[in-house]
Amino acid sequence: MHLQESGEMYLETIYILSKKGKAVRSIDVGEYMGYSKPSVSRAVGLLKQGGYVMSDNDGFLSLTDEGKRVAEKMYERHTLLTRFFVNLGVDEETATEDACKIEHDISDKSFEAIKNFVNK
Amino acid sequence: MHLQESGEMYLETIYILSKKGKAVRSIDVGEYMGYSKPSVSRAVGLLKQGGYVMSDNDGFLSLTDEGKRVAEKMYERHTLLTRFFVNLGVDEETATEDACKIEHDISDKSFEAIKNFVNK
DNA sequence: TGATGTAGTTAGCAAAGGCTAACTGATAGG
DNA sequence: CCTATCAGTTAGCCTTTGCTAACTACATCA
Repeated sequence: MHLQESGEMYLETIYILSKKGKAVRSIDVGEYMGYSKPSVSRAVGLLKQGGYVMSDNDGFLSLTDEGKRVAEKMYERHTLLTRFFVNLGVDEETATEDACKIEHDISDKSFEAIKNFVNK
Repeated sequence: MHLQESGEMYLETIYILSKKGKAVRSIDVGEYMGYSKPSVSRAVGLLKQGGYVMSDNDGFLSLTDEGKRVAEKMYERHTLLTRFFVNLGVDEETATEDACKIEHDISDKSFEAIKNFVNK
């Protein structure tokens, strides 16, 4: 199963909400992303099928190792690309928006190149 | 009519093929992009409807002013983003691929920021 | 106990944008 | 003149990913 951009966004969102401490439900994911309950329900179902997400008896969501791997990758890209744009003088909001789109498109090679640039 | 990423790609392709001198037909666009004739046919039809493309009696395609404006914008982004990645040490092929995706997503603000960086 | 509210699911719609199959219409060769 | 080829179109399918409407299941409250 190959993850689409939308799948990556759902995983990243679960990851971000998990980091805030509280248990994550589908409804929280939907609220964060601005999506309806059925959209999240289906997406989470597919991510479970794909082995990226698990849910316990109370419906609380967690990431599998693979899900976490993807989510962390996206999150790292997101934060670093945001930082990159801000360094170049872009306002925080625009930087975040652009990072959010680019994080799904960019190759590992190019990302690493930007990362090296930002960290030097 | 709001242009999607795919519309922008078709316009950019027509622009690139036009620059090569010869008259551009739908079939050329399809060959360049790796798409089937019906896909191109529909896309070009929509771009005509939207006022981005015109065709003469022989089926040769040309861009309207608005189509050219979009195509040139994408082309500029494409070449500059490629240059940006190459400058950071990314190989030409990867740089082009990534530029091709990012050119549709990035905001004017962030693009201008990268442009300033590359040109200094 | 019955009404309300919350979370999730099911069914089905829509738009984008690929595809194949099969048609039309013009041009060119034998 | 018939046939083959080439360009384009039409019809219709498929996937992705959003949506609404309507349902279920549970919990809480008066």
